[in-house]
Amino acid sequence: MSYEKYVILENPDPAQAAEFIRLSWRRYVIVIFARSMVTYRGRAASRLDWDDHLIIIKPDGTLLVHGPTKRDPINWQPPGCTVTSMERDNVLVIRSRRPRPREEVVIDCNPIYVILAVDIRRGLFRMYGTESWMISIVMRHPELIEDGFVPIAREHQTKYGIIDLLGRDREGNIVICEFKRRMADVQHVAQLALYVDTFPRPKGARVRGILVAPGISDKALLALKEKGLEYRRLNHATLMKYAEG
Amino acid sequence: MSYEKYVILENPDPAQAAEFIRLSWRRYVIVIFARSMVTYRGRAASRLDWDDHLIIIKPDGTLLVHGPTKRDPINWQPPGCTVTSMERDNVLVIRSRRPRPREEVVIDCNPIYVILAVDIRRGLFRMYGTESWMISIVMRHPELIEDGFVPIAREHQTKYGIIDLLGRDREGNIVICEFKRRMADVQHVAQLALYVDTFPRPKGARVRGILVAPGISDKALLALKEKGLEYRRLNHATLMKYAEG
DNA sequence: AAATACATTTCGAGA
DNA sequence: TCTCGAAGTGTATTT
Repeated sequence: MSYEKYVILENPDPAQAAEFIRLSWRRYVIVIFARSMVTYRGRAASRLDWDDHLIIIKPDGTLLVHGPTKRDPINWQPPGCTVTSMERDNVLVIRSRRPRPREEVVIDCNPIYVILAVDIRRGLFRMYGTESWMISIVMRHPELIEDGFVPIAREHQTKYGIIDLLGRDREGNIVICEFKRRMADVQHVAQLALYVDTFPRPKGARVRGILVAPGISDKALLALKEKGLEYRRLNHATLMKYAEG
Repeated sequence: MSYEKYVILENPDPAQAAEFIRLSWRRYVIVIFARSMVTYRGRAASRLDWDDHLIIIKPDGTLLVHGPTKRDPINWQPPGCTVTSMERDNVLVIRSRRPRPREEVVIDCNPIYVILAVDIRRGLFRMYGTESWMISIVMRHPELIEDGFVPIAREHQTKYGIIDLLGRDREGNIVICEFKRRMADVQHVAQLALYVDTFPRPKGARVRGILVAPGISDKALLALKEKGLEYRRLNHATLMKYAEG
């Protein structure tokens, strides 16, 4: 098979299609438009009845079955799976196997309207505004937590998990900070409460817990107060001001 | 534009492509293979440099930009967004706007290798093995928790969240059950601990907390014991035996 | 519309 | 390889 930027097959018969997929799936991203039926067995199980779906097979073993709506595929297989294709009873059968956990997706296709194989690349990708970006800025501007706050350790390991930011307040109390890049909820309060409850209590000092987020739900605020914890509002816009200068 | 099951455009010029997308995006799922550059601004921000990517536009306003690997798109826009397309400086510019939260994805394309428009449908879909399926089976077979366990309420509302299953043991103690369909971790223990800590304590009875899951992480088990909570192993295979008969 | 919790979550970092 | 926690999480359900 010589190199082409893309290859189109219109109305291939199942045997032709099976052969084409076998030869090209490690080199091309394959897009298949066909009437199809999908069964999945693994961590759960599902069945998608016959209709016209869009199937995508990537060189890394990713498999996607898309419907006409929604961001997420109806069925899928993550990277690392093995794809096989064959013709049986005039039906194209695509099988994707995942070793661990043991999962399988089987797609029957008939008829096959179009197969498009494309040579995709990934351009350089950069992302801004994540949680670790938040913490980096607070490390450089501790007063964003409160006056006198002194960071001790970022990502402090405990028996029960990692504390985002550990520090001390001006009175020498331990301060445990839990960061969220979006609205904080009860789960996040529960997590902070666990850290504070189980942190080794130093003599003559308290252990404070502060939830740092751009917002907090009513229930979460209630739980926070009940557990004697604190909330520090910190939003994207404020952080942006400290980002460069 | 007359109805076709699918339409293929090879090497369209940007103006042609823009026109085609404008006319067909509410009726077809559009698959575009083009050299492209993507910028995203919204809850966060990102930039994907020029390279050959796969772009999918669905009739519900979903937008996907896929690379050669991974299950998830590099950039995307969820259902409900508005797509516009235009030609500018011989570049196809696709713009997707989401009203709330206010987010925008802009894709510049040049050259455009192929555009494929397909009429996709979604077949009937059924799923098995979810968490609510687990709880339903335990409701009918309370002995799966322990002998003498009596369910009181499924999805019991508290101030801080919903308890999956509330019941009593043979000695009349309150039992709070938290279900997980997969390996339980510290987060889940933290959540259960919060429910138990804040549950109204009845006179002369204890409040027990049981985490019901097919497995539990070491850290989670440690935290569970520290908080005096319990773990009941319950896997998929066991539940399947009780599913029908 | 806002809140809440599940998901075949996926993905990446660290041990 | 496994564990743990973030994510522009998405998605359905309920208020």
